[in-house]
Order: sequence, then structure tokens, then C-alpha cells
Amino acid sequence: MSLMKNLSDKELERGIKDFLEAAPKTYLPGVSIDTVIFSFHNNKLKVLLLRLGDMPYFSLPGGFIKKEENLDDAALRTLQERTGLENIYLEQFYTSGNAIRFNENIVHEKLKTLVNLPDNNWLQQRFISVCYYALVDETKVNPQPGPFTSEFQWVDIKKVPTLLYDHNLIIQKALNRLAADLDQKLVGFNLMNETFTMGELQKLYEAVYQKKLVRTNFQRKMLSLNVLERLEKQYNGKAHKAPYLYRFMEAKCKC
Amino acid sequence: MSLMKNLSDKELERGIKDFLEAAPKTYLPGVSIDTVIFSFHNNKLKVLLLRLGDMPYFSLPGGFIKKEENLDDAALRTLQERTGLENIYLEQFYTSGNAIRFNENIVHEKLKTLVNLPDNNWLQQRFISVCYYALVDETKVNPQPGPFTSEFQWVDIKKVPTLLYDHNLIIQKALNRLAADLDQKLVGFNLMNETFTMGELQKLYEAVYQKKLVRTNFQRKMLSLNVLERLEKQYNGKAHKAPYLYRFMEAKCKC
DNA sequence: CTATTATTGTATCATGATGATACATTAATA
DNA sequence: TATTAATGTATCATCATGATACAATAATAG
Repeated sequence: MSLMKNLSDKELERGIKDFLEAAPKTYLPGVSIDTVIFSFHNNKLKVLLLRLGDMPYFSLPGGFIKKEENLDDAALRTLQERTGLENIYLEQFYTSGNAIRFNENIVHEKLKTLVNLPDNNWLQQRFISVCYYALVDETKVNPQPGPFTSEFQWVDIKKVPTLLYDHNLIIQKALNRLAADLDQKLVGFNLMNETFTMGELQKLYEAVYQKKLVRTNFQRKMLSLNVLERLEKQYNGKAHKAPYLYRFMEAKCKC
Repeated sequence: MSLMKNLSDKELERGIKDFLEAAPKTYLPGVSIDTVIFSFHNNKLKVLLLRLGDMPYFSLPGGFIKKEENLDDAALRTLQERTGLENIYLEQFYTSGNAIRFNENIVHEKLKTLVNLPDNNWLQQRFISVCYYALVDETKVNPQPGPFTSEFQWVDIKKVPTLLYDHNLIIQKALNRLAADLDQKLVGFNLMNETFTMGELQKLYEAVYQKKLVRTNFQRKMLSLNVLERLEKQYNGKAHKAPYLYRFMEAKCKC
């Protein structure tokens, strides 16, 4: 599902110029934020990727920290700006800081073709990037382009292409952390609808753990947690027993 | 155990002046490193704290990142500079970035009493701090003062006083992470001597988990991991059965 | 209306990990 | 030689988990 914004080069140029003028007085230098935005839709775990212009690589959405803004607040703000959502589950998990970043020169070249930039402009400095992961409802996200975004795409976690910088590594670390948090903090329900079947929930866990689970044991485990409320059955017209719907009872959980 | 370096105000002034002259061309602005250095000695889990001049608060050791240096390399270098050790177990676990840091003004005031500094000097900028924990052998550490250090102290984790900035929170997060890594990656042996008794190992786990463990079950669990080599007994002159010594067999472990 | 099919919900059994407890072992001392 | 205090091992109950069997059921085909 590609969300083409089809920003023209003219629009990109305008956005980048405005950004570059404001950035040095607005944002902390040398520190950026990258966010791995997860969703779970049609039984697939996905991440939101974006592209600058017609560049051959996607990258993670991110942003910068205002000079008087707390780090976590900046992560939430940039995420809200990009998704239009409130109340997002957000977790810091890693900070990336190699001196030379994969393909960064390609980005700089691309920027120069879009805008007439001097060498050593604000965007060309070295950045230490603080990484967060977010759990969102894909259907409620209305991606808003930032100054460097011409295209959004939700990509199946199993089909993520080679990305800019070390963003593939960052996604892998996010996924590892999400798997641990799924166990220990039950954060997975932030990715489910209000109601869901046990089979749907199992698909989420399988996508995060990247392995098949035994259906009957999964069901027993989930029910034993005592955080699921069983609702009416879901008659879906299929020629078999209808599954129950469940709701996650936040009150019973310690997260 | 206090390691007074008794740096005079004159020495501190010289060091800080030199640092401030070199810092802007040497280090990335706005990003620092804080390191929670753990040791386990005399059955006590400790962290290395340091004090600037005669300030009323201790703080964590740390450092800065050279302009062309990878983040992890910087963490290792600053740690080596401060401890004189090679081959240190080091793990990044958190990045701290509130806009206003607890008691930072006190530090700025103290610096001004030591050196005649302008407002808005390099040290007074806002820092995003990337936090690492390290596991070291206290007896092999020979603390080297940095430009802001007049005193080192190994402090029992149970007796850490109120520290500067959010360093108490950072230590707590480091301890939580260490507890998780003790389980999953068996990093604890980095804190033990080459050989140790089961009782000593249990004291380490109890100090990290901050709770008592049942001796017999702990022993069974550790032996079942198949990573311990049993050596000769340790006759220590006590009126009871002598305990075996054990050695950690790295080869059998996946860390 | 009945048999079939695909899926779902539950029960059962074997296995392994863990908490709790008992007990045998032993190095030094009285 | 008995005592003491710590150590090493065994045992039992409990719980979590993997594997498997089986009953229940909603739609469909005959």
C-alpha cells in the first residue's frame, strides 16, 4: 500500500529551504530521532517507511529535538506530526551513533539536486540518533509529509528492503525489543483492534516472534493471563465453528 | 573506600581550562556519555562515583564523543581513560535527555568558582547523554582523574546517595538492565574472579536482584546451565565443609 | 435433514523448571 | 569424639509448557 504524496520537486525545495532556515535556531544540533512505527493489519506486522524525492532507498521517519524540549516529548511530537495520532505507545530502545553512516553521501547529493545547498549545511552534520518504537493503528494513521518526505509506505516486516543509514539494523533491534516487551509488558494489545479473535492475536505473536506457535497452547497461555474478556461469538459466514471475540482488560494488567 | 586524589583547585582550574579550549574542536557538541561502572567486591555490588572539587553531590563518570569517533568506541575510550582497563564488558542501555537537569545550575556555579568562565561556555550547553553500563574488576581498576574529578569512590549499590542530574534514575535503569542480562546473557561472570564459590556467586545474584535466593535451588539452577567447571575445594579454615571452587567456561556459553 | 468440512475450544499426558524441605557430608573446634 | 556451621544432593509438590486427542459447531453439499 503506497501512499504517494507526489510532492513535486518545487514543493520539496520550498520545504527543505524553510526547514534549513529555521533548524539552527529551533533544534538541537547533532541529535536526531528515528522512529520504528509498527502496525498490525490484515494479519501482517508492518513498519512505516518513507522516501525522499525519487531516492532509491527508503528510510525511517524521524525528527529533531527542540532546544528546550525533553527528549521523550520530542519523540512524541514528531510522531504526532507525522501520523496525526494522540495517545501513542512509544518506547525508547537504542541510540545509534556511528561516525560514518551507510549511504549518507547519497542523501546529501540528493538534497543538493533539490535545493542549492552549501557544503556543511545543517543537515550534513553528523547526527547521533535516538531510536523509539511506536505501536499504532494503521487505519487511524493519516501520514503527513515532513519537509523530506515525498512518499509513505506501510511495508510488511518480512519484506523490508535495504534502507538508508543503519535503519535495517534499527528495525531489527526494535523488533527484538518488541518481542521482549510482548512477553513482559503485554504491549501487543496496542496493535490489536478493540476486539479480536484468538487466531488474530496469535498471528501478531507469530509475526513478532517470527515463528509458528501451537494454537492450543497459545490459547491456554493467553487465557491464563486473566487479561482477556470473552465477548460474543463472531459469525463470519465460514463453514466452521465461530470464534469468540476478546477484549483486552487494561485494568487487570500492570502496564 | 574513598580514593582521594586531592586535586588542588589550581590543578582543577588548569585541567578545566585546557579541556574547554580543546573541547569545541575535539568533541561533538550536545552529546555526552555517562557510564555506570559496576564491580562486585567483598560480596558487595558497587558503582564508581566521582566528585568535582568539594561539591555536595557525586555523579557518574562519563565523557564526550570525538568528532569522527563511533559512539560505542567513545564509550570504551572514556571508560579506559578513567579505569586503565582493557577488555571491558560494556553495554548501552538508555539515553537521557530532559531539557532541564536536576541541580545542573549547581555544577555551573561550581565551575565558575574554579575557573573564570563566560556564560554559555561549552560545558553549559544542553547535553543528551547516552548511558552505558560496564562490568569491571574493582581490584584491577586504577581510577584516573579527568578534568572534572577530584575524588573517586566505590559505593555500595544499596547506599548510593542523591546524585547530580538524573544519575540516580540512570543507575536504577542500569541495575534493571543488568538483572535482565544476568538471566539472559550470563554477564554476571564478568564481575566474578576467575574462580569463585557458589556462595559468592549467589551473593552477586542477590545483590543484583535485590532479593534473597534459596541456596539449594540456586545451586541446582547454576549447575544445570552446564557452564561451570568444578575445581578443587577451597579450604578456608572455617569449621565446616569446604566449598568447591568453580570457573566459568566461556566456550559453553553463547555470550 | 444429514453428512461433511474446517476451524475452534477444551482436556489430557509427558516433560521440565522451580519452590520448599529433608538429609547426608565435612572441616575445624571444643 | 561430639559439636557446629556451612555445603552438596535428593526428593516432593507445584506450575508452565509441548504435544496430542477430541468434542463442539457454523456453514455447505448431498
